[in-house]
Formats: sequence, C-alpha cells, structure tokens
Amino acid sequence: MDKKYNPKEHEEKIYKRWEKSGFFNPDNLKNTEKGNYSIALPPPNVTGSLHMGHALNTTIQDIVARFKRMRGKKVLWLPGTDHAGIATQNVVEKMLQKKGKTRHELGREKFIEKVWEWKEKYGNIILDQLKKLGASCDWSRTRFTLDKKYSKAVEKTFIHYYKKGLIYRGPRIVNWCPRCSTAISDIEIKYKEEKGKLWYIKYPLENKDGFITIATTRPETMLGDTAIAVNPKDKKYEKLIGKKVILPLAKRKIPIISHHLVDKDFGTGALKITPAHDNLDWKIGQENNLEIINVIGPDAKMTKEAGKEFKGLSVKDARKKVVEKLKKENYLQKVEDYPHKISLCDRCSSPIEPQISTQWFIKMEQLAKPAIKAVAQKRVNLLPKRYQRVYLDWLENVKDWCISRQLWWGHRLPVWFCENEKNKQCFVVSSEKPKKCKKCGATKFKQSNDVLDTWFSSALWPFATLGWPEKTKDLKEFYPTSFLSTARDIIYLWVTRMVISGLEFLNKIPFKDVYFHSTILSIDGQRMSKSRPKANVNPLDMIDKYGTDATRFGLMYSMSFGQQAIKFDERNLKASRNFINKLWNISRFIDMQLENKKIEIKNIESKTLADQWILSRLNKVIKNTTDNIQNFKLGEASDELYDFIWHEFADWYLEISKIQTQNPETKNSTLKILKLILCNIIRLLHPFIPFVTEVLYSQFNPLDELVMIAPWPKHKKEFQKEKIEKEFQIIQEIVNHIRSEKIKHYKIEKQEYKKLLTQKPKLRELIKSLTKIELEI
RNA sequence: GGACGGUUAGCUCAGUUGGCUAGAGCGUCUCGUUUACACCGAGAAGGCCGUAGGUUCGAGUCCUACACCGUCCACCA
Repeated sequence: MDKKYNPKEHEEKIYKRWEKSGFFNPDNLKNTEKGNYSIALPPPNVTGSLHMGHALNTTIQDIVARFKRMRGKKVLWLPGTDHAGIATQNVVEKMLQKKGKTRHELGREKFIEKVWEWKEKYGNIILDQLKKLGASCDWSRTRFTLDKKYSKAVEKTFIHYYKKGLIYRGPRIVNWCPRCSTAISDIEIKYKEEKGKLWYIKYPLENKDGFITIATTRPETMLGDTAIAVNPKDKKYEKLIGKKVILPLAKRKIPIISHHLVDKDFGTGALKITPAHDNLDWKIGQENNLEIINVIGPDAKMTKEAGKEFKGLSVKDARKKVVEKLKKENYLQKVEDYPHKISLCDRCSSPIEPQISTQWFIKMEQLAKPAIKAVAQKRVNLLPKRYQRVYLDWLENVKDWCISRQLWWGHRLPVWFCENEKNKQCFVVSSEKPKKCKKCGATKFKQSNDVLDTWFSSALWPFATLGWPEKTKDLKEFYPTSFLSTARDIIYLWVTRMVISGLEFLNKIPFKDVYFHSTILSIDGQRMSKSRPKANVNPLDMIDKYGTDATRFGLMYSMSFGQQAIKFDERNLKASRNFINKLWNISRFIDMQLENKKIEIKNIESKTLADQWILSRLNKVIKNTTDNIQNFKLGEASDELYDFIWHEFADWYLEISKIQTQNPETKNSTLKILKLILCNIIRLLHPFIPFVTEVLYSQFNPLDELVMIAPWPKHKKEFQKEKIEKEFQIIQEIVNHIRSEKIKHYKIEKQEYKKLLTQKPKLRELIKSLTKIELEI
C-alpha cells in the first residue's frame, strides 16, 4: 500500500467495477428479502451543469441508497433529466442568435430539431457528472421528460383533468415575460428591490373644480386607466364615489368606484385602475365590469390604444414621456423616491409585464385537498418538520395554475382547434388528431401551438418514469417511492404537485419521506451564482483537488439536519481529505501488522480493558450511525464516524495495540480486534466515501467481493458496556493529565482511580507504556 | 405586512429531553521524526454562548421583548 491515498488512481476504476457488477440495477441484487427501496432522482435540467447543490443532493441520495442496499433492500435509484422548457429553449435561441438567426426564421419544426440536436449533444453531461460523484443510479432506467412514453403519460394526464372539468381556457391577466414571449406562473417570478419613484398625479373631477390625486409607480399605465378606486370606509372620498374624473392626457371620462382591497393608508388612498396591466386592477375591474384597455403589447411596447404619440415606445420611454407631459400640463403634484420590488422572469430576469391573454388553467382547490390530508396525516413525512407548515400554507391558499406556455420546446397541448370560419374558439381535446368535431362539425383541425409548463410534466416524475400509465412490473414494485431529497425552493413548483398527481392518478402518495436539504452558499453568506465566479465553487474542481470521497464527506461533515444554509467552507474538504488519508494509513498499519496472515474474525477474545472498550465503542457507533442514517441525519453520522475513527480508534486503540502485540499472550486477539474494527468501519463509511472504502475492502478481502453489497454492520448490544467505557475514561484522564503537566512522577490521589488501578494492576503498566512515567499509588 | 431560520473561540460550525469545568475542524503558539500517517503525533492559548428581562436549586439549552443577518410568502398601487 502507498503511503498516501491517491483518489485519481482508483476512482474511475472502481466506478467501472460497480457498473460492471450490475448491482446499480435492483434486478441483479441478491438477498433482497428486506423489501424494496426506491428513489427518483430529482431530474436535473438538460441545460444544467453540476453545481454544489447537485453535489450535496446527490451525495445525500447516494448515501441513503448505498445504506439501504447494504441493509438488504432491493434498491432502485432512478435517474433522468428534465427537458426544462423555457431554460432549454433560451439556450438554443441564444446559440442561434450568435449565428444571426431567430427561431422564427427557422420555423417551429426545424427549431425543435435543433433543440433535440443540442439535447443529444449536451443533455447528458450532467448525468456523467453525477457518475463522477459516485452516484449509484440504475443508468439502464434513465428517463427524459420528453421520451415518447413519458409524453404519452403527460397527454393522458391533461385529458384526464380536462374530462374531469378541472382544466379551463380563457382570457385572464397573466405574468407575461416579453423576452420569452410566454405566460409564466406566479411561482416562476422572482423579485428585485429597485429604487423607484412614486408619482402623484391629479385627476380633475368632471364638471367641478378640484381633483383627486392618485399615487403610482407606473405612470405609463395611466393611458389604460378605466377607473379610480377608493376604500368604501375612507371618509375623505365618501362623497366622490360614483362621480367621474377626466383622465389626464387621454381625456377619457372614468368613474370613481369603491373597493375594499384599496388601502386607504397608501399614497393618497386613491388607486388608479388599469385592468389590463395589473393583477389587483384586473380583479377590481372584473368585479365592476370595467372596460379593459390594452396599452402595452406582448413585446413590452406601447400599443396604438395608448395613443398615437406613445405607440411603439418602450415602457421606459413611454414613462418618461407621460411624466413630461403631465408636468407640462400641470397634472403632476409631486414625486417621491420610493424603493419597491419589481417582478422579474425567473429564467431570464426580464421585467414581467402583466398582460391579458388567453391561457389554459387548472383548478387547484379540489386537487389540493387530498394532498393537504396526506401531509397532515403524516402519510408523507416532510423533513425538517417546519416545512410541513410551508407546504400546507401554500396548498390551503392555492390558486389556479396557468399551465400553457407560448413556447415551442415542450409537450404540445393535446388540443385541436376546429378550422371552422364561424367558430374559432371551438376545439377538441384528444391525444390523436380528431376526425370530426361533435360540437361544430369541423373536419379540419390545427393543434394548439401552446406547450405545457415544464412542471406539469415533472409532476408525474415518480410514476411516469416507472412506466405509468401502463401497469408495469416496475410501477408495481417501486411505487410509491421511498425517499425524495430536494431543495426547499421547489416545494411549490414540484413537491406539492407530485403529491397531487400521485394521489390523483395512483391513489397513493408518491414518496414516504421527503428531506429538504440545506442551501449551499458561498463562504460570505451569499448565494452562489454565475455572476460572481470567484465565490462560485465548482464541485468538479473540488473533486479534482481533494477527490470525490473527500468532497462528499466534506459536504456531509458541514451539514447538520435542520439547518437552512451551509456556508461552503473548503477547509472542511481539506479536513475530509486528511481524514480519508488517516483511514488509509490506519488500514496500512493494520495490513502491516497482519503480515499477510489470514486472520479470521471469529471467536473474538477481549483480553484487556482497551479491547473491551473499543468493542463497546464500536457497537455504540454502529447503533448511532444506523439510527442517524435512517433519520437522514447524515451530518451527525459523519461527525461521529470521524471522531470515533480518528480520536478513539487511531489515537488510542492503535497506540495501545502496539503494546499488546508485543506480548504473545495478547498478540493474536489484538490483531483480530484490529481487523474486526477496521472491517466494520469500512462498511460504516462506505455510503459516505464509497471509493476508498471499496479499495480498502479489496485489500482485506482477496475474494472479488464488493463492499457495495456487503452486509451492513450489526449492532451487538452485549459488547456495549458502560462500566468499561467509564474505566477506560479514567485511564484517558490520567494519561492526559500526565501529558499536559509534563510531569515525571505522578501520584494518584483520587480514591476512584486508586481503586481501579489496584484492582487491575495491568493498567498501571499500560499507563507507564503510554507515558513513560512511573505511577505512585 | 406575515411566517420561518440564524446569531456560541480569529474563521466555519457542533451542542438531543435544562446538569457544561461550553466542544470540533482550520488558524496561532510550544514541543516532537516513537512499529501507519507531517494530509502526522503530544500539548497550550483563545468564549459574559447577539442584547435586556423572566422561569428554575441550576439556562448556550425553556419563556417574553428587542437588535442585526438570511430565506420564503402577500393584491404595499
């Protein structure tokens, strides 16, 4: 064995050995009478490249998968990727842009071809990166959300909801991203604080002197105002309700109405209503039958409704011009600085323009109910516990979900519009092109141009990957899945919707335990992002520098169960690399001690206090590690293993073993115990640091066996002895004391210590050997 | 505005049901090449456990308020 462990020499070879063994595929596992255990890998986007979050999440899942495999479960960890509608389309569009082309020039079919080409070339990079992390996924079952079978499942789902009356279509105000030119759902928006202004604008009252002042952050939208609203309880405006004002610039007459949602304490307490470009205004507009005037188009430019002089201007320019004119015409009362949040597209960071557009929605209230129940009744176990509240709060107040997107890359809606001059709104919902429309008699059809929200298909991941809607063997064996590990920022986007669809289509929860892991931040406490390359740590660089095992262990070592964020500290990886090297050298030492002798770990005799102590400690550690992994407390488990192996086994027992092997009476029993402990810790560590433990396992097992499927250590209670541990602690205390005081002669004072050393005179010898000091009792 | 996290050694973090003489890794300092390991060993220094109250024989741990940092939610125009 080399003096140092060099990960690069082993990792690739070991991974190939695992793949060759076939044991990533549950069908090849033997002795799996303990039942099935399945995990669906949260599918990374095809556009994704490995970041720290993936490294963390993959490690967590791999530890659980390997642990369960060693515990005799038939483990399936199913991998795959997500087509990631907007994200992927954007990437390919950008690529085309560099060549000076747009997707529209190419046309839909050609463009989709291009995206597929891109996907074939780059889409699996991330999966290869997961392999570098040691992921024990069954790659033979890899799925993609746009696979033919998967797409069938998506279609079936849509048709099912439609037939149930849960899907409807209609004009609504939606979050419109002008850059992606599509609608997006409420949860695909992010917010950014901006130093804005609050403009106070006077709206003159009709036929009267005087005016009502409103405050707005978006003066350009006033061109589309169709009312002013005040709170019905607001006394200062009481008498004005029902009156009319003249809208400045446009010179339209618009009514003053009342609505309880108007905050009388904000601004002047009067709110201008632009139903076409604001959520609240839309709502108030609907309830009051207000006219809708679209002044901003889907391209974020002013429309002709905005008036001749504004038409074609960008929102920004229109704002400038509107403000100038208001000032000139003396409508502007004042301007205040006003920091506020603007909404941005989560994918491309363009400002969202609320727009009225015809979209498809799914009614959520009824669907949410069983999903609420499942978690409230703990059939789905969300961990850490506090996230149950987060999950429930959202579902209890859930809004309808806009599922249509004006993109090309994705699952096209199984909706066929009738090509009929008279009725352009008539359509048939069907997986195949229909022959004839029963409603309007049309025989010619055109499929809807919209595709479904990416998350609509992701919602089916736990079962569509297993072959649903067909009743496959896999579905029967591995659904519901056992465990989901994911980031908490997709609770709403993904987790809730998987629970909903699992219950709707299979009448069973999609997973038993859900663990929301910590978010990895850079060491300055900021989110890692591409815009700050220095703070953004690439896991592959870490693997290169410290090896995969150290990267994995370092992540686990920095983690603790409930915590929300981890400030990534490279020092933990370094410490882990050193720990792995320590393990390597412990093994090397034992290997040398064994002198190629075949020592069977049978009939263990513990002849000394140290023997009994280390066996007691080992068994306690086996128990705790097992419990901790079972409860997903992987940080706690790795901490304990680190401490036990380094500071108990190596620092104490190994040193004592050097003395014990000098004595023919204790030599053999000591060697046996050394080997026994080592074999156990190799197994306990395997889920965490799979590569080095596999190498070491081969070193001590000449047979071509893999630790990957070796049985998990059993906790033997009879070895665990409190009294022995206490006695050994006394020895440690005495030795530590002697060392710290650097004394040459030591007199034992404590009665308890005297008693022990009188009872067991050999311990005096031991202390002497460890400290080279004569004891006086 | 609401909800949830965090605040413990110079840095990054552990501290279960209240018993702590508050721990680890890194860093600093002092020794050290002895049957594995200098990616090592032995040791040392370093803490009013965010602030202020309260409960208790006893509080880092429980309660209340506040401050700062962070995350999520909301129809703050």
